[in-house]
This record gives sequence, structure tokens and C-alpha cells, in this order.
Amino acid sequence: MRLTKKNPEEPNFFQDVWEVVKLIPRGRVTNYGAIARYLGTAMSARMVGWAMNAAHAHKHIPAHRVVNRQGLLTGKHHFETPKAMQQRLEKDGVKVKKDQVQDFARVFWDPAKELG
DNA sequence: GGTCTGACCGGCG
DNA sequence: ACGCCGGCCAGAC
Repeated sequence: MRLTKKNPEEPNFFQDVWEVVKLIPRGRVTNYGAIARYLGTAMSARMVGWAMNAAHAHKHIPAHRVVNRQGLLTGKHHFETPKAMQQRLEKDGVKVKKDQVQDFARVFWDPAKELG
């Protein structure tokens, strides 16, 4: 099934992404693919990133808690300043070094696993 | 309306 | 470890 506007019955894809992102606990991070899998669009991880871009303009969403599969802060250039993402993560208690989340495996939060 | 791009991912050589 | 490729799908041009 597709979560697009072609299927009006399905909830809005962006909204789903944002809700999941809001549920990320403080001090934890997740990645685009995990969110995509949780929403049932495993191969559409790119759309999650694209949704994050839209989210940035919309409301206050902890977009800094979403990194790529390696734990790299690939989206930092889309924040107010390139350093904002890392600063917010460190404020959450997540160590970041050279755009790389430290102890990534440990702070990783998988919605499909945590939420069911 | 074809073509390219993207805050990605997994697989393969 | 490294690079390349195909897949996904919404926008921009």
C-alpha cells in the first residue's frame, strides 16, 4: 500500500513521520530507514528525509534526532546554522564528534521495536 | 510530460 | 573498506 495522496484513505505521510519523530525520547536518535519501516514504506527512506525538510518549515519537531543509518548528521545543512543540529543533540546528552553520533548503536531508537 | 534531484538504504562486486 | 547501482516518490524545471 502506498502512503501518498493517491490514497486519501491513508493518513498524511508527513504527519505520520512527524508524529514518530516527536516520540523520539530525549537522548536517543533514530534514522530515516527505521521511520520508513515503521510506517510501512521500507524502501522510501528518501521520502522521510524529504518530509523532514517540510517539517522544518511547519512546526517544532526534533529533526536533529534523525540521522542517517551510519549515525551521521547528514541533514545539518538544513538547520538555521550547520552547528545547530549537533548542539541540540549534545544538549540532549548525545555525544557528537565530526558529525558522527558517538555510541550510535546504544542511543539508537527503533520505532518499530519500541512502539511495536 | 520527460528528466533530474534528494536530510536514504541495501545489495553486490 | 570502497564504489556503483537500483529502488522509492514528490517537486522543480
